[in-house]
Amino acid sequence: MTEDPKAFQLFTEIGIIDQLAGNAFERALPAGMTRAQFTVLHHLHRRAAPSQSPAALADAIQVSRATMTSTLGRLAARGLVAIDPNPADGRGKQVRLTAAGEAMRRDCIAAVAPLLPLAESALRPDQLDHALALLRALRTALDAARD
Amino acid sequence: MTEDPKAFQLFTEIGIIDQLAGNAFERALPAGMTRAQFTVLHHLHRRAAPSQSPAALADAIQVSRATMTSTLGRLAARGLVAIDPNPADGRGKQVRLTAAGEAMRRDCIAAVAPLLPLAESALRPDQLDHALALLRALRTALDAARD
DNA sequence: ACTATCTAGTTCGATATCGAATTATAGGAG
DNA sequence: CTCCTATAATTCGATATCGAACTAGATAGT
Repeated sequence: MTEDPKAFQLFTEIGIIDQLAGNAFERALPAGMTRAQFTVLHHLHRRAAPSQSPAALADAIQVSRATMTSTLGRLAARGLVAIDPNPADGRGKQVRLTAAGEAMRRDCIAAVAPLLPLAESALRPDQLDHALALLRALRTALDAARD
Repeated sequence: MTEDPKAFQLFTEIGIIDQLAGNAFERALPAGMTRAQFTVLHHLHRRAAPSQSPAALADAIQVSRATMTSTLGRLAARGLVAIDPNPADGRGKQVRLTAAGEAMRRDCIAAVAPLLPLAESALRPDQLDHALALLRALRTALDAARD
């Protein structure tokens, strides 16, 4: 029984962790909220610019534009984001957080906060830093290789 | 602009890497094959037992039984696995790889092999080992915490 | 100006995924 | 033997996700 290559094992572990953590994350979120939707709210909040195009959001969050269209539609239907036409470009749109969206983002953060100590108890602070640095390097390389 | 907690950043990186790597993986796979389907073939191949129950597969791969039912249905429709009733338990089933499934698994491995050097060039061998050890510890902790 | 090309966003069909509800069988308590 | 509970698998409805095809507006080249 030949061992899988290290890189293969690495991606396998990453996939499993993402699935486990993602599930725990979504179960903790307020009713009806999903990880994808939270990620959009969080990204809009962190950005300095008050609004962004769907394309810019899709690029930043690493999903296809088709996926972003779908997620934004749901967020807009709940009034968590507002989507306006871009006055400077007839094709474009502008997405911004509403007050309800800001509040929802805060609620999500609060709901999820109790989960973080779980990861922090699994890794010492220095290990956490180290893992973060290694993963960032890996992510950067993968991102650059994505033609 | 307050920084996100380290653990939060860690899971964010893991999510992005999983998405990037998963997309590259699926694009490299033979037509019609998906990561989920490959994972099932690969797991059946690695196991000593010639067949396993859908429930055992779902547990091992960390997906719900509903998801496993769906994926197995597609694999069976293509003749890549065979699903028989469990003679010892009227409720249960037994899943095993067919010859076509074995061949498909080999084809997938070959198709995906060229991607591995990409990750190996992003991290030195010792870094790869270290990352793997840290992630395994994290996964084990998350797995244990999943009530 | 005109056309060719590029870009923004959407729509469509397929797969993966979950939780909840359902069906059928197994096992244990009386 | 009967009933109650536990387990195996499926079905259902919802969301996420992709690539491909499409519409509409923008840009560049001649």
